[in-house]
Amino acid sequence: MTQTRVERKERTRRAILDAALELCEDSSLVALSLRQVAKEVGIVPTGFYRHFDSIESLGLSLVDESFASLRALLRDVRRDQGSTTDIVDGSVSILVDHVHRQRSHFAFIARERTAGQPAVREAIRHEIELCERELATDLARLPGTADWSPEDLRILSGLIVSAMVAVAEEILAAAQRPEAEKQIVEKARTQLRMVLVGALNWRSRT
Amino acid sequence: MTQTRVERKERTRRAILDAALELCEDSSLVALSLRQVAKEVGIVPTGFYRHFDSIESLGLSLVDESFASLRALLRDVRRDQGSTTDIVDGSVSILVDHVHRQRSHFAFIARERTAGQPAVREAIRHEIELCERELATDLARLPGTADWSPEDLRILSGLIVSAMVAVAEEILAAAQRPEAEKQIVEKARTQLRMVLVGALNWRSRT
DNA sequence: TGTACATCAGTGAACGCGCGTTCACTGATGTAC
DNA sequence: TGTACATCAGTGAACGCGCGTTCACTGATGTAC
Repeated sequence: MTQTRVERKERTRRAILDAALELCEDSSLVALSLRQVAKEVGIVPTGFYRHFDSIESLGLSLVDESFASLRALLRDVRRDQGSTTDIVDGSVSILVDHVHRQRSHFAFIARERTAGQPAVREAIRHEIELCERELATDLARLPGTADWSPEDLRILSGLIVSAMVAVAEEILAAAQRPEAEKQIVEKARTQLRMVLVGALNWRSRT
Repeated sequence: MTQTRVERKERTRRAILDAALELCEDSSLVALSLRQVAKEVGIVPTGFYRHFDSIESLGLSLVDESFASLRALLRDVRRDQGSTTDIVDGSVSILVDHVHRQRSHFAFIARERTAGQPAVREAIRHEIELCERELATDLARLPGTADWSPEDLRILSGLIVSAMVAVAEEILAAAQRPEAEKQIVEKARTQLRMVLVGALNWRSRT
């Protein structure tokens, strides 16, 4: 029976996180009020304080959650590279799939990355840097990068991340327009191939 | 004498635009109140209505202004290509210079692009698409792109724009940290060179 | 199993505050003659 | 040039509203014995 009360509290916490994600979808967390969230969840405003100190601390929880989604994406891309699929086609498909399935998380990152409170922005910047490092170590295993300097691997990784962040944002903006999305996906694949052609013909200066 | 009153009105209008740019620098336009702006300018809240219908219409004016800055950047980059400077070094230097000198405009675009009201977001998306088209026609004049398809030129242009938007955002985030900025600039140059190496070795499928 | 007590998620009234917007106004600047 | 009138950027009081936060509370769930 101990679980019942704990479980119920957890369910309300989840409802608050979900409501906040949904409500700030077309503006920003800084424009969201505690009372709006409470109303959406169906609790009285003061009930919010049983779960979070402030909207900002709720925001930091959302950053954690959202990057859990993003890391799951990177994990899937990495696993896929062992398979027979074309590496570019496979990676882009996985990206698109994740953006659709975790739409609100990706939209949250895209928005708060530039418009959030400083603490939230910094947390996101740090997480993206970690992703770039991870991708750089993956790139080091590709054929043809054996003689690359670590700096150049990081720089290539940054280029790919920038391009894919832009692609994710375009997919979010193209919601409900499948023909536009198809173009974006094709563009993303070609961009990745262009970058890889550049990489294959690149020689690090030592 | 007719000018005096008109000029004074224009000066107040400018003060409102500047105050709004400055005040929303560390959050977003949607989190900005008409009263804050009026207070900063030194007029009474209701005086705001002599110049704008609402914060949203002020936002649309800021989009226009900010893209005037961005087009000036593109113009400078294009003019520079006729000179003897290395095309990559020159373009990146011009980008960095413009971001510093029109800091608040670039920060405004970066923020509102993802976090603004739908109308503002759409206006920005449209302007960026125009920039991509412009850049694509410039790229068509580079040696080696003669046999490229128009689609591939657009795609390459999009890749470069994504990378440079990311670079501009990093420069904004690295304010007051010159050593960090130096690294970002070096990274941007290497990324552009990688992309150009890719482009030079690319063959459009016809 | 039954009882007496503790915990604590959610309640609801109250507060002072900043918000956008209305309205009638003022007084310096501009215009017509 | 001088006068009488029009314009209109900026004023200031007032409004109703939603905000975050405080506080003492309730009553179902959980625990000790």
